[in-house]
Amino acid sequence: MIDAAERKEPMGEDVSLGGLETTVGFLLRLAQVAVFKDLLAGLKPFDLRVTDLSVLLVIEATPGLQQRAIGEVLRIQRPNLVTIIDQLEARGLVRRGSVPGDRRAYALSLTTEGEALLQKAKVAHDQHGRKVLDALGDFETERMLAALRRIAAL
Amino acid sequence: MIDAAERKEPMGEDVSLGGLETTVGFLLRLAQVAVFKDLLAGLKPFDLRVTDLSVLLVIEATPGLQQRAIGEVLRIQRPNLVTIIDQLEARGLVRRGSVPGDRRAYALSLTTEGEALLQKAKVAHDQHGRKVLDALGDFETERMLAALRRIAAL
DNA sequence: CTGAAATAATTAGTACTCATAACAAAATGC
DNA sequence: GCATTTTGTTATGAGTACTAATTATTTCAG
Repeated sequence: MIDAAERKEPMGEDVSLGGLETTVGFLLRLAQVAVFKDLLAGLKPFDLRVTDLSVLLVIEATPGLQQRAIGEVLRIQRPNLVTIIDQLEARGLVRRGSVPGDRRAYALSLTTEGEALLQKAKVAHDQHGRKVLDALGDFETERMLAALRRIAAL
Repeated sequence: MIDAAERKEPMGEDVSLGGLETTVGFLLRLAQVAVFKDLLAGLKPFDLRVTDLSVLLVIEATPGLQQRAIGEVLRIQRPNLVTIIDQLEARGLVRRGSVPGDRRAYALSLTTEGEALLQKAKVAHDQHGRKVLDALGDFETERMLAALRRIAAL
């Protein structure tokens, strides 16, 4: 009758993960899900998904960019980027301008409205970023970023 | 005409990420995708997805477990777990036994075949794990795991 | 300069993951 | 005994990501 108490809280915490708990990949997934969920919640007031924000940030950093270039740095497939830009354009946040020498490509830039929204979204993004860094504890972040980069390159 | 050379390799590497490159979340996503892709490739010979392996590992570690408990530790929704177990059971890797005191629940365990396959898959898993740890550099891993746990808890 | 190959964006269709709601059968608890 | 909870299930939808094929344009070889 020693372990009869287990039935009330049915193996709540003491279920073994079979070694998974000391695995980088498993914790990497949990951490990534948590981070994205937190950021998504912070971006809700602006009706932006995480991907939308990253696209806006890249366009702001390098205006006149073509869709292909964005897809490259953010690792988004070209077809998928089309609908993302479609939506941002429909909301008047992004403009598909023309590239001087190439009539196929679009030169992407933020509209005034897009710029304004991005500035507000950035505040939420920074706030979220600080929350993550707090969880890390300052000194770790540099090594953490370097480590993640090495893993991402695998 | 100074930057005419850019047209040949159109902004290949010098596109700014707008601060994203120093962001934990962004690198976390890249790292997680890379890790899962690598592990998935390693598991291909066994026709197992990453989730399948984790389920098998948990069942092996704690046989007699119920589906709900597995979903809890692995953060898989109950409805989604049903089809996963369905498939593993159909392949003869997992057995849905009966729980003594409860006629609703299933006591999950590995079949001999499932145990055999898991042992082989574990080799691939370990191999993949070493590759990840190599990218990390030994001393980092402990802090890395701790850091990821804190982030995952957010 | 003309035809072949390459490129930018797009369209369409597909697959996979993840989440929610509703349900039946069995167990629990007052 | 009857209301409530729990386990597994079904059905279904949202979201993301991937592939193949198409159009318009540009580049390049001869």
